[in-house]
Amino acid sequence: MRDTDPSGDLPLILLEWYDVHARAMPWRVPPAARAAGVRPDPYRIWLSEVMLQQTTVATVRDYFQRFTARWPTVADLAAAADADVMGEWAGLGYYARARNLLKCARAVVADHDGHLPADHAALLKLPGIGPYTAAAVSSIAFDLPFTVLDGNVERVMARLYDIHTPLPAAKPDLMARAQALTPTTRPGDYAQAVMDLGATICTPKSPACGICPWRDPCLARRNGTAAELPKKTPKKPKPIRHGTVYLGQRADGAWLLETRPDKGLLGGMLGWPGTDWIEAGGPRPAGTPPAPADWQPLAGEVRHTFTHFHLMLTVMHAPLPNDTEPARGHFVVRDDFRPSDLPTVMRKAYDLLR
DNA sequence: AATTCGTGGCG
DNA sequence: TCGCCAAGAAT
Repeated sequence: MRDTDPSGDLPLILLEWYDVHARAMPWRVPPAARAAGVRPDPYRIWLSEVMLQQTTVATVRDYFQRFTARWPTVADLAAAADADVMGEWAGLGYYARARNLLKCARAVVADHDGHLPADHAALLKLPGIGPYTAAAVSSIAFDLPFTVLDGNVERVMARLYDIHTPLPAAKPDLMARAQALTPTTRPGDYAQAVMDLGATICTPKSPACGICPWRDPCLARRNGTAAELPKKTPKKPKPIRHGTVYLGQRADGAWLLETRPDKGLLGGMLGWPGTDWIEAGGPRPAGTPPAPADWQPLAGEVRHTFTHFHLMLTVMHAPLPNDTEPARGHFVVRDDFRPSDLPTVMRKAYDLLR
């Protein structure tokens, strides 16, 4: 608890640092404006938090601007076509987030009168909102005293208390430390302040301890262990998988594409028809093209790395007759085809052809 | 509880 | 070139 903290009022020290050094973001209300009574839009906070899951602020900015320009409210997003939302999300990764985003928007309209509930338990029940996002929306959007525990906070707590237990085993301990520090005044600003500290000062490599507002109480700095924390359990090596995709174009310019099933890798996204992606060594599945044609391999290969495997993709190309009846997929007419609707690996295959 | 799920930037 | 890392959730 804070009354056993020998180093003074840590939350207050951090809030005073945040008042000066808060990063500006399109969804964020700066601390001075917040103090003057301006409240953040819960829709924008929720949307930004979902986009920011495992994704950098720099990457999220443009996606956030496009989403909010196209769908300014939860109700607008709930009314959107699935394909439009998936296309707008293309390139951002972790596509289950986009599917759950739509489910969540529709649930908010159906069950919460079109407003994100100012209720931590109710937020947790919504699709795509887990422990972190529920706490982030509760604190940042509604200024409720919930504790966010993201990668930044884990790192800051591990260093502040010099905790050497590797992640993820250390999470309960780190959460308890973070909760003990969370103030009941300005919890929203405090949540953003800890994450800003982790993102700008208490960084993974070469932390800027000399200018850290918590440099005096930080045990890892005192012990010289800051740069090696938090410890993490080693990761497994990524296997290499191989596959083939088929880029077919009709004489009228239409492309043969398919919408991938909602479950699994790139679920719900537009992509080129192709084989399964499997590790070399076993029997390669016979490449079954989506339509009979004079398929020719393109020079070069697409190399792409997913979270848990490397992919080597062979790209086949063929012109198709205008009366082609594909065994798989559907044609997208030339004017409706935007490469930016494709997930990155599929766009790479298209780029190989251009 | 361990896996699955993207992508781009960085050293 | 390559592993690490980024405001995690779902199963």
